[in-house]
Amino acid sequence: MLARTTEYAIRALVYIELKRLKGERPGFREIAREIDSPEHFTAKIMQVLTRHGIVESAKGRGGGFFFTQVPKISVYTVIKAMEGERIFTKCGLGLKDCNDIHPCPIHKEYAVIRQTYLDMVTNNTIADLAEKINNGEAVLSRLTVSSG
Amino acid sequence: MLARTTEYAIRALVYIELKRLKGERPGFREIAREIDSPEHFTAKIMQVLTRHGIVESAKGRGGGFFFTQVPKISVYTVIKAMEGERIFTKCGLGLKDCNDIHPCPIHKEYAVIRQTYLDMVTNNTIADLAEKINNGEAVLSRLTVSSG
DNA sequence: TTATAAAAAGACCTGCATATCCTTTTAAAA
DNA sequence: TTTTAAAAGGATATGCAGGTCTTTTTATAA
Repeated sequence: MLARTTEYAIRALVYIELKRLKGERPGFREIAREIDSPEHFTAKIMQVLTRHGIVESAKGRGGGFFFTQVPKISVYTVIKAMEGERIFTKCGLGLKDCNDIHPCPIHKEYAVIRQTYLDMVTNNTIADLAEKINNGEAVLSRLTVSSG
Repeated sequence: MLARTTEYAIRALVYIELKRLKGERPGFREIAREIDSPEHFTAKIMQVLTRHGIVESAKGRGGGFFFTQVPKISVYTVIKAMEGERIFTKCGLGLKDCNDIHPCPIHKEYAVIRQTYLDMVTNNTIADLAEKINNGEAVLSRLTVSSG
């Protein structure tokens, strides 16, 4: 569904929020280690997220990546920033001009599935995902609520 | 969602079924033209489908691709043949070991979406898709029920 | 029995997502 | 005021999905 880059981005942001709750600012090396992503590639992804204003960064000693407030940003916003919104509009069979008037044979059913996914990523914020982890309801790679 | 290759494959098979209903056997050039896919690449895809026994082929004059019976093969089977079933098991955030015991923060919601999709492709056969087109309920690229 | 028309096969090309490495800039601590 | 630690930036590498081209095999029709 999502590009790998986007998956890394979401996981990184959730990790940063978990650290914010502890008053810490992780760097890209720590993030990469904890969310199980390639170090340098993660640095690149953080640059993109920072340029989009999705997360803040500080250079130099004591620097790192951080949120200044609770990140109420939706997962959808992150997806849009990383890879655009084509996955939310694309035809299920790849037709160029599939629409309600000229639907492909799976148009309706696929539209429902896509909308459900869109709803999920729209209604879930990075803070929401982090909260589930803090509650012990979910995990994020090697990072569990107990391991931090 | 699907790899482009898989989209071409499904469209090609639906087209072949539409032609079977008229007693014809299209070649890869015709298929490519009608489903709007790259000619030579389509030939490669047809080779894969033939090797999997999903469709039959005949070499030489009067040859082409065809079904000997109504293709009751599910879209799921085609997907599995073309790209495997990873899309039906993969974690929504790319975690390696996401499961019901150690779920990622979107595990449950994503599982529902994935299952709905799996149901759809399992319950729909190539013949079903072709029928919708013959009924005028759907289209397949430039091929409509009226244009053929 | 040869010409023609088709799929099969194999080698190759291309662009992009993914990934790495090195240098530069910036900031803080010593 | 120098050292250290961090992100930013830029150049480059890599793997794979997607795509092309040419030759070979096979079948049919003339």
